[in-house]
Amino acid sequence: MIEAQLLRLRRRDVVSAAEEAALRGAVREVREIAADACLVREGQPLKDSILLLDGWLARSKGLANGVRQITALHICGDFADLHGFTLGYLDHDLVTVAPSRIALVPHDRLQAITEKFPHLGRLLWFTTNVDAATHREWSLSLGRRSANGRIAHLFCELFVRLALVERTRGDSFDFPLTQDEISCCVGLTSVHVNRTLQELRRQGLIQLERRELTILDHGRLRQVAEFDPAYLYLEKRKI
Amino acid sequence: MIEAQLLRLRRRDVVSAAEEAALRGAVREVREIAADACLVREGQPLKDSILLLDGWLARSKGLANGVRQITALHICGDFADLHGFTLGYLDHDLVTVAPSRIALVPHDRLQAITEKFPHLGRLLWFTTNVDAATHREWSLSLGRRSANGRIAHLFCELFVRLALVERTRGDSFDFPLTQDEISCCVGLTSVHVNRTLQELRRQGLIQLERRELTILDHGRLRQVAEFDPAYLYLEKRKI
DNA sequence: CGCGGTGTTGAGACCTGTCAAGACGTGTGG
DNA sequence: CCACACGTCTTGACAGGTCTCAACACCGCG
Repeated sequence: MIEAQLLRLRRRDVVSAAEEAALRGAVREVREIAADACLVREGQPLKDSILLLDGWLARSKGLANGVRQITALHICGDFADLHGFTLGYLDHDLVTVAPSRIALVPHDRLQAITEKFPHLGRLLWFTTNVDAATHREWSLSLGRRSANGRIAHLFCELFVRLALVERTRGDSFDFPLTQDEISCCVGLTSVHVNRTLQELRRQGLIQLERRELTILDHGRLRQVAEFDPAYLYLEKRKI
Repeated sequence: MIEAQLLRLRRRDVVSAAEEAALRGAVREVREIAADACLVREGQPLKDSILLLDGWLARSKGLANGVRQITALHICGDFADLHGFTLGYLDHDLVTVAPSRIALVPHDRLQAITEKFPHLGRLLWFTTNVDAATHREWSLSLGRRSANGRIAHLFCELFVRLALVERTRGDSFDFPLTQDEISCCVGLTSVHVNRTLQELRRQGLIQLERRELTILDHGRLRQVAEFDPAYLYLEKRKI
């Protein structure tokens, strides 16, 4: 059930049988959620964190004029609002961008993990730090990359992350986001995203139709994006 | 010595005498560093984390064409690269933007804290999560706020954070960044930052000269910025 | 006193946004 | 099965914010 999460953790460090049991035992409940639902609203007091078993979630922040910015995307295996454990409430909405299956993990069980399984606690801390590193890479995109680069970079990142949890098929993967949602990730308008996608297609870098994305030329796409997966911290380590 | 860090933690939660002693005992060495030095280079393996006792640091990422993006600013009391503890290396450079005094905290002593003082460990985890929340707010700026809004928001944030560690004088504080460095924070060019600053001055919102920033009208500056300090998690809590 | 970094200003180019309309496609109800 | 409606994608014309390039002013410091 939480196999993808374990897969992700075990790519980075050893997870003992006892730690695995603690993590499995921490799940309180599993739920299915439709697309375009709001799981957690900004500021709402929290007692659980959400582990994404399948589907896509987004962290979304808005401005008064209604314009939104997606600050992170979550895929299967991600602990979508683990930071809510120490923060107590979120500074963003947590919404589904595709039908999803989630597991609820009570904060008191997370606290128990930090007390009884400090190594597992550090590993969870590590994952929130990777989230932050990803935020920084997105900041670099938003602040300095061209429209082409931003979208190319998003696609490169998602390919690597999905491959990590075995959700790619060759050079393709399911990609549920509308062009409007992409625009909220990369800080552009949907009209400009549309034109940029056409440009990437024209250059033979990607194919995107019927919610399936295919990367036709990884090398050149990474070049356009200046993509370097170091910020995803994929190596084995001892935390 | 680490008084500012303790001040910051105690505004959020109780820190026991034993925890305070553990934190003080974790410092290995104190150093003075000049401005515009590189403390940690991207990718460099780390054995210590840096606690900023005084001065200003920046997390800086670059693209191939030399353009840079500052993804975070650190002031006195900040644990500038605490995330390096679980990550092992940084995805960005850590540089001084003003003369600074830093304390080095070995990672093995941080690990010991997570084992012997789990509550203090969670509190440190909390601070990295606030860093991440700040990244998200910057993403919102970079992606969706106007030039005026971005710079106004930066000033509002810094005022609140500096006030927390008692580094403001009335409505003023020392602000060492050049316009070029501001431009690297807000994802604009220094020319445009110059024009935007003039606009903010013309509107009577701020004064900025001789490296001192004065906020002349907090209400209107916050309005321009759409600033809401909730993302800084300033309330008392029990972690 | 001169130098280098920083701040300021102007003109023009360019990227991205805005507004608006129409095409496409898929699901629903008649 | 068809008609319709709604969301999404696409396209065009134009506006506007930001960038680029360049020159000059200012100022602290050696």
